[in-house]
Amino acid sequence: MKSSHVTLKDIARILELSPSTVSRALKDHPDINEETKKLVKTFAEKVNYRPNALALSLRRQKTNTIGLIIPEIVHHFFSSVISGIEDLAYGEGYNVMICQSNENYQREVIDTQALIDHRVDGILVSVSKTTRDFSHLKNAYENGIPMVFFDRICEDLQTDRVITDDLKGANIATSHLIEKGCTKILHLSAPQHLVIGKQRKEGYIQALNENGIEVDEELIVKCDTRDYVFSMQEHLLKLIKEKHITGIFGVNDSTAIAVMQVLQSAGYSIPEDIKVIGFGDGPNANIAYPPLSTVEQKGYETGREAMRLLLQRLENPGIEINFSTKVLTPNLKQRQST
Amino acid sequence: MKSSHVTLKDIARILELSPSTVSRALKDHPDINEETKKLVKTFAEKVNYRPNALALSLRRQKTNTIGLIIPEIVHHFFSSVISGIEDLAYGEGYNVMICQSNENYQREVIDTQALIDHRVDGILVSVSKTTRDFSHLKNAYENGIPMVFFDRICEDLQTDRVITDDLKGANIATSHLIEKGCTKILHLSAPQHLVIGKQRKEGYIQALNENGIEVDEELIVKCDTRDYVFSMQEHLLKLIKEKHITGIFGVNDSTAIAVMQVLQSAGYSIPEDIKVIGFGDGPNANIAYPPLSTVEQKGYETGREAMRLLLQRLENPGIEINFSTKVLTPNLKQRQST
DNA sequence: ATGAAAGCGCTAACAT
DNA sequence: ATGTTAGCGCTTTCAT
Repeated sequence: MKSSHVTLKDIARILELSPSTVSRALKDHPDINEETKKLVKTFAEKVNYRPNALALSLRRQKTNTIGLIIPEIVHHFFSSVISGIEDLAYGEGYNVMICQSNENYQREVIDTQALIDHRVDGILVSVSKTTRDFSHLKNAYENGIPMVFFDRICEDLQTDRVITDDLKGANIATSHLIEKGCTKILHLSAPQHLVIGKQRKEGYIQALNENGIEVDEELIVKCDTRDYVFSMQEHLLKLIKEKHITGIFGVNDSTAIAVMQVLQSAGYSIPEDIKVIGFGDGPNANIAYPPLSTVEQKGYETGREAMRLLLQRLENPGIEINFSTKVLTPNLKQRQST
Repeated sequence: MKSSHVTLKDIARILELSPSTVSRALKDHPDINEETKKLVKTFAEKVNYRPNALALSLRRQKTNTIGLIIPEIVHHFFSSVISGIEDLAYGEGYNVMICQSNENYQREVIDTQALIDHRVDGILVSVSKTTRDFSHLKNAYENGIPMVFFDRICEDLQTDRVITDDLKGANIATSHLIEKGCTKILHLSAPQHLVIGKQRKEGYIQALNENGIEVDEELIVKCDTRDYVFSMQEHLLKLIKEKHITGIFGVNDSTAIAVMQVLQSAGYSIPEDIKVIGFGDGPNANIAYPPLSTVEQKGYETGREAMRLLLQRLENPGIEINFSTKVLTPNLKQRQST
C-alpha cells in the first residue's frame, strides 16, 4: 500500500515554485505567466494531481455535499427519489451523502448528527415512521443548515417542502372504487402520527362523504405493510365477510398486493368479488396478479423538486426567500384489479 | 441563516484555556486536571460542541469513510447489499459514501474520482454493465486504496472479492427444471462480458451436459431485463413454439417474471405448459403469479462480507494479507412456477 | 509575475 | 497540568 496522493506542495517543490503560484496556475489566474501555467498544468496532469476535497472544504467552509436522510432505500419510491436528487445534484457539482434511517428513530438521530459533523451544506429529509420527537432536526435547522422535507414532512418546522397530495390521491383512489360500484370500502391505513397516514385516511373519508356513503370507523384498519397483512389475515377476512366488503383501498401498493393474495387464497376473485386499489405505483403494481390499479406517486419528481428548492437556497446565501411547499398530485393508474 | 458551529478554539477562548488543553480534556487525556476536564466537558455539552469531521480527517489522514460504487439502488439485491455494508460499517465507526453508476461507464469513472478526491479509506465496488475498460479502478487500486469487488468483479485486478457461485446457482436452477421433466430449456442470458452472464450460462450448459441433454445455442438468448423481454416477445414466442420449449431459466427474476407474463397473455399456463425459474429471489418473486421459483442470492450477506474483508485491510494497515475470494452459494427456492 | 504568511479546525510532539 | 508550535492541503491577502 503506497498511499501516494500528490499535493500542491509536492508539485511546487518539484517545479521549484511556491504553492500559491501552483494553485493560481491551476485555476488560470490572470497574474500567472502563460509559460508557468502550461508547465504546471502539464505536470499536474502527468502526475494525476487531484485537489484534496477535504482541504478544499475546510478552507472554503463549504463542502459541496448535501445530506439525505431517507427511511428505506429498498422502497421503489425512495430509490426513485434518490435518482431525482442525484441527477440534479451532480449536474450542479454537489455530492450526496445518503443515510438510511431504516425507519428507526435512533438511527435518524445519529445520521443527522453525522451529516452535521461532516458539515453538509444542506439536508434533504423524509422522516422515519418511528420519529415523534423532531428536536434533532429542529436543532440542525436552528443551526442554520438549509433543509427541505419531502414526502414525510415535519409540520412544526417552517421549511421548504415537497409533498404528494395524499388527500387528493386517496380521494381519487376511493372515488374510483365507488364509480366501479363499491359502497362497502375497507381502508388499510398507515399510523396516524404520519402526515401521509392522516391525509390518505382523510381522502378516503372525503370521497365517501362526497358520495353520500356513511363512514364506518371499523372499516379503517391500521395495517401498512405486507407482513402486517399476513399477520392479521384472519381478522381481515372475518371483517371482510361480516361487513360485505366489495372494495379495498390500501395505503400503499405492497399492502394492497398482499391483501389481494390473502383474498385469493381464501377463494375470492379479483376484481369480480372484491376490487382493490393501492397507492404509489411501484414496479410491483405491474407484476401483481391481477395488475394492480393504483395512484401514481412521483418519486423522481419529488427528489428533483426537493433538490431544486435546496439549490435555490444554497445558491442564494443570505437572501431570504419565502418557504414554499411544492405539491405533486398523483394520477390514477387503472389496471385489472378494479 | 446563522451558521454557527462552535469550534475548539471558541471554547478555549471563552474558558481561557489553550486549544490543546480543551482537546485533551475532551478525550480524557490523563495529564489533564479533573476539574478542568469537568469544566470543559460540561461547557462543550452545553454549547453542543461537535468536532469538525473534515478537520479531523485532514489531520488524521483518515476519513473513516468508505466509498461504495453500485450499479442501481432500485434493485433489491443491491439495496440489500447496502444494508449489509452499512450495518457493519456503522458499528465500526465508518460512514458509507454511496455512488450510483446507473449502469453507466462514464458515471462510474466520475464516481471513482469523487471517492478518491474525498480520500475515502477504501472502496467497495460492483462494476456497471457497460464498463469494459477498468483503468479508473486500476488507477485507484494502484494508488493504494484498498478495494473489494462484489458480485460484478473485475478479473484483471488482484483484490478481495465476494461473489455468488453463479455457476452452481444456474446449475441448480437448470437441474431443477430437468428434474421436473423439462428437456427443451430456454435460457435468457446476460451479456457475456459480465462474469455473472458468463457463469450463469455455463451453469446452464453444465446442467444440460450432466443430464445428457444436447446444448442448442439457439436456445440461449441474450435478454436480461423486463423491458427487453417485452420488446422481443414476438421473437421469444416464435422460438418457444418452434422449439417446443417446456422450461425457461431466466438470468434474473424480473426477466423470468416478464416472460411468464408474455407466455400467459399468449395463452400458456404456468407451470402446466411451461415451467419458469429465475435467479435472485427478490421480493417480486413472491408477488408474481404464480409465485416464482428461483435461486436465492444473498444480498445482505454479500454486503456484510465485502465490508468485513475491507475492514480487515483497514484495521491492519501495512500488513500483507493474502487476497481472498468469498463465494456464497445460492439455495433453491421452489415456488409455484415449476 | 511570484512568494510569504496566515488560517480553515484539529491534534500531538515538544516545551515549561 | 497546561501552553506553544507546527502541520494536515489548500487559498488568499498582502508584500515584493
